[in-house]
Amino acid sequence: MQQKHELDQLPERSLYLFRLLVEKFILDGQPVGSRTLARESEFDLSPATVRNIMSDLEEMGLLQSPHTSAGRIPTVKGYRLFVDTLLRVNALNQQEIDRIAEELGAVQDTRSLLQRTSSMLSDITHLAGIVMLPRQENQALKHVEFVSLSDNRVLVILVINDSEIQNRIIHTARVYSTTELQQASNYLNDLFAGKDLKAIREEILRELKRMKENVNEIMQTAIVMAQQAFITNSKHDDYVLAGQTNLMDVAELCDVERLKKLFNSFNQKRDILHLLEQSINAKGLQIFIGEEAGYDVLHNCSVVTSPYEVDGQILGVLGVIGPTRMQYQRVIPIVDITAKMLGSALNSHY
Amino acid sequence: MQQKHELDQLPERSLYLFRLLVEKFILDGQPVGSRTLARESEFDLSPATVRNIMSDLEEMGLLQSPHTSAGRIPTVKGYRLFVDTLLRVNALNQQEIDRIAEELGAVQDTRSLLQRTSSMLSDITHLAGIVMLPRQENQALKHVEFVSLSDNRVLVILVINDSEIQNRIIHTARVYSTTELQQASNYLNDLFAGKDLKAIREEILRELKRMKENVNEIMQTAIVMAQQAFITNSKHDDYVLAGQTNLMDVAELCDVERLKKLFNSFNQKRDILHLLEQSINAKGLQIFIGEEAGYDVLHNCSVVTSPYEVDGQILGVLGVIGPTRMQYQRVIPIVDITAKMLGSALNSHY
DNA sequence: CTTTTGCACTCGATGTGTGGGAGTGCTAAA
DNA sequence: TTTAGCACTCCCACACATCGAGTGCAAAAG
Repeated sequence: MQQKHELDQLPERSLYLFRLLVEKFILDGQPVGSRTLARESEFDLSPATVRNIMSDLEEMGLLQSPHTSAGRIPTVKGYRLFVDTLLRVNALNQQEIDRIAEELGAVQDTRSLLQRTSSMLSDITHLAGIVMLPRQENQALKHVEFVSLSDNRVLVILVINDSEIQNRIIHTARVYSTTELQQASNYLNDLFAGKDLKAIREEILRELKRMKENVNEIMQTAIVMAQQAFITNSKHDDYVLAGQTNLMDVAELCDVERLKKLFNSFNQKRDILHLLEQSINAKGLQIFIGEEAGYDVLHNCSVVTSPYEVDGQILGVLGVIGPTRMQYQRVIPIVDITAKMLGSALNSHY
Repeated sequence: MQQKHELDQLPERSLYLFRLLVEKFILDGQPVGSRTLARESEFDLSPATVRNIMSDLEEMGLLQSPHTSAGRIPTVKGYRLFVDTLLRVNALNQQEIDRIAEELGAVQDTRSLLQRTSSMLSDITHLAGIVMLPRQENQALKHVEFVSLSDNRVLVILVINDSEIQNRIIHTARVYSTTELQQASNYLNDLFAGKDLKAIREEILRELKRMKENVNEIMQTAIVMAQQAFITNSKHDDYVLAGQTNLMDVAELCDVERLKKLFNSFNQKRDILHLLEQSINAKGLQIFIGEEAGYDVLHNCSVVTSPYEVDGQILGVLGVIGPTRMQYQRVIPIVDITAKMLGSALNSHY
């Protein structure tokens, strides 16, 4: 007897029918029965034969039936097989590409570019679009500036790559004069401008150790302030989300209780950030299906992500959140190309 | 026959029953029938009498029945009467006051203070909390600073009241040297520091007119740049919203279609901002009930708002969005006190 | 004139039964 | 190995009856 429990042993025809079933189900969300599938198939098979095959597929954990007398729907494992080996992505038509290019075209500050990107993603896919803010670790410092405020407080302005400005307020031991601050910033600009934040941080730590030997007071002041300005938890882990409401149309999720949990975890951000961070390292497009990723709230949801990069440096991740039953063959190229185009749009900022 | 169509002619007893009905309905969300009301009443009335009274109230547009054989529920007009003249607000207990004080206590930057405030509001009321960002019109400029970027671009940093920093990038006709920018900012700081943004804007406009006579090039440069920096649409109209998901528990709204519309308009922000702006001028606490305000999406929703102020200057509005059937007597004092405490929390920023 | 009693009536919610349709699994024949 | 036949399961839609809460009205009571 044929070995039916190994995926790679699956006969061509079974795979073909499986793919057909998934595609059909993705289209209209109804469990697919043997009759329909037999009709749709390009082989000339009787429903009974199809039933046998479906039964095999179910045994392998690729399909499941909501109840005895309904058709069958893909399991998570089934979707996995589908996206990994059976999927044929549609090429985007030029019109859509233009649309994306246009949305990301007009130069603007980074933040609104990301905002725009995510809402474009959600618009075009009718799902929720998500874009992680670029991490700054590897970005170069352009300029640092100090402004003295009242009460021993100093405003630090970090200009990173021309369109990204960060402000921090630090507390100092004593009041510094404008001139002192000026000197300190000059010193730091000479030392750090053009280096990336990560390198700067390391350098500051080295300088701190060496400090006793260092007689120059300006340099000491500068380094101490730099320490506060750069070292303090700059974790900028956050994301921009758009089109959550699109998910409210999705039949699978339209139970209010589910939706609430999902939206809560969007607000919480913790879990979603975790997920995104996983995919920042695995370079290239990634697909998380259902609870695969280990988050209950994402039951019945899939997340398609792709990192975006500038100069070969991965800066962040963007993607789309929708029901497991999403049109992967459309969503995948959209996410893919958007990531690339966001990369090049950001490039002009740097 | 007694004049029954004037509110102020309403007999004591009818009003009493009306209040009872509204309170009852707010508590458990079920239409209230004559029997229940008669039992609850402190007068000793038969259900039939109560029915007559209810019938009168219905005729006056204060009550309505979902269908023939259900009890009655308040209309928008009914709620209006209720909150305007019948409502007795609960004083907050000390514990809650402490809670609020604590949440707003830890000094932080303005943005996160507002964030905190709105999520505290939503937590404590189990509704959605909303806080408008403070308008800057009347706030004083502390400091202005220019940083030269590449490509004729100049970064303008406005330090407003020590904890609010604004960055803008402006495009200039030619490249300015650091020294020139330094001089320009010195000049502007002398001229403007301590004045509020509105006054500054007016002054800039005056200066622009006078400019021909003005021979000093630095001053010209400064004014031209200031024009771009200050005049450009600084409309900072925006808000922070928290706890939207609380609204998903509310029975009246739990139809997915309604919720979707509501959430969309939260994202859109336009309508909600309109509403908030209305209430910024009407000083003091305000209540918008149902579609009263003229927004369909707010059907079945009420909004309780209060402006918050520092030094007698109204800076913005905060409030709570929930179902018309909300516990006004609890929500009102919460919104009220939160507005006051946010005011004083902000005061320390200024 | 107001209040109450009594009564018929309405309407939604709930439960039950029934038929139909879609789909299955199994067995036996092709 | 595939197909035909068939009994079976389950959901769903619909009709129908019942129940309970609540109403409106008219006539009686206060």
